[in-house]
Amino acid sequence: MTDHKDKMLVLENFLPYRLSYLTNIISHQLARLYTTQFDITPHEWKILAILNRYPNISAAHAGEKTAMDKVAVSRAVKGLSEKNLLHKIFSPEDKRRSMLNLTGEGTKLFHKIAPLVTDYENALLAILTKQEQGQLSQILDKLTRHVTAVKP
Amino acid sequence: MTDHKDKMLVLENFLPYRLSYLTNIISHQLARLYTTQFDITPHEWKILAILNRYPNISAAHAGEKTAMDKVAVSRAVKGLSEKNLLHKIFSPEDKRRSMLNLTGEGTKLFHKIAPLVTDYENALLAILTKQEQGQLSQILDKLTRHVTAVKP
DNA sequence: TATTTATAGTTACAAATGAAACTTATTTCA
DNA sequence: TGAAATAAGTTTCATTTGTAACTATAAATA
Repeated sequence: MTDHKDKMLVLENFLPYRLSYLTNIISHQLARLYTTQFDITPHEWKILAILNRYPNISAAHAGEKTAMDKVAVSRAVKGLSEKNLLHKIFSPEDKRRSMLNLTGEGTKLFHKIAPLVTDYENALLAILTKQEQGQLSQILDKLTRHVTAVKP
Repeated sequence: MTDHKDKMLVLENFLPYRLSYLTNIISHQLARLYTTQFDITPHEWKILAILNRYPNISAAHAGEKTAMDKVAVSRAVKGLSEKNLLHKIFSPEDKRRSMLNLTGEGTKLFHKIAPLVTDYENALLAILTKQEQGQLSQILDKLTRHVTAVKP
């Protein structure tokens, strides 16, 4: 007759906890793939990847695409630039807006790292059936849409 | 005839990225539920929750249960202790091992915060069908087991 | 038993992160 | 126009976090 409707909070079953537990491990393992071999931070890697995909975008735009805040982007850009992996100019039309592009070296580094991380992703996906892969994708979309919907 | 088998890495479709994007948002929203109203950090909240569930465990044990490293646990314990939310003694048998318990105040605070975070979880789950909830749970288990399996 | 190895927890220092203030450039609109 | 508001990006400072070194105790072993 104790704990009648106490709906005890059990960390191990708590969805946000389970998600963050898994995600933290994945992020660490993924980072280790390139931080050990190459002198590049996770933030820098994100910018490298997004600029390979979308050349010539601004820092703000890169931030949107990667969900990084502008300070993090600024620092990553600076780091990449100092390593000659990225070239930054400001737009002649709007001298506030940056135009970011990978250098040849930056592109080369991207193509060294990309297979490592896609291999890692494939190993993850291989754990799941095709069906589960689809389910996960759909569920992530649903949840992401929900949590990003602006709250009053 | 270009990019024949280039399996381009597209951040937006990349599972680890999608996971971390979602998880970061959830973690932030969740933290906001208690950090604004109560003077408690996310680490402290985890320890509070695990001690409510498993009273009298050691710091090391609490760390295992929460996937926090021992430094983070030590700091959270210190913080909670300074706020009189937690009581720490060392075991008489093994004077290295701590025995942690919530104080009455700590327990009271837990019961104030718990419904806020479970409500948040329920709102998340409500987005999914019962079926999807089961699928997600199973998928998280599979992936977590995989990534935590020791690698040579 | 004396020495070493291992364990629990803390402390200290360095690196990463986040929030706010700041600079420069552009837009708005009174 | 020109003052005020907005926007992009950077810098600064405080906080958080992570790694390594350290202390104290207990266990292993020679």
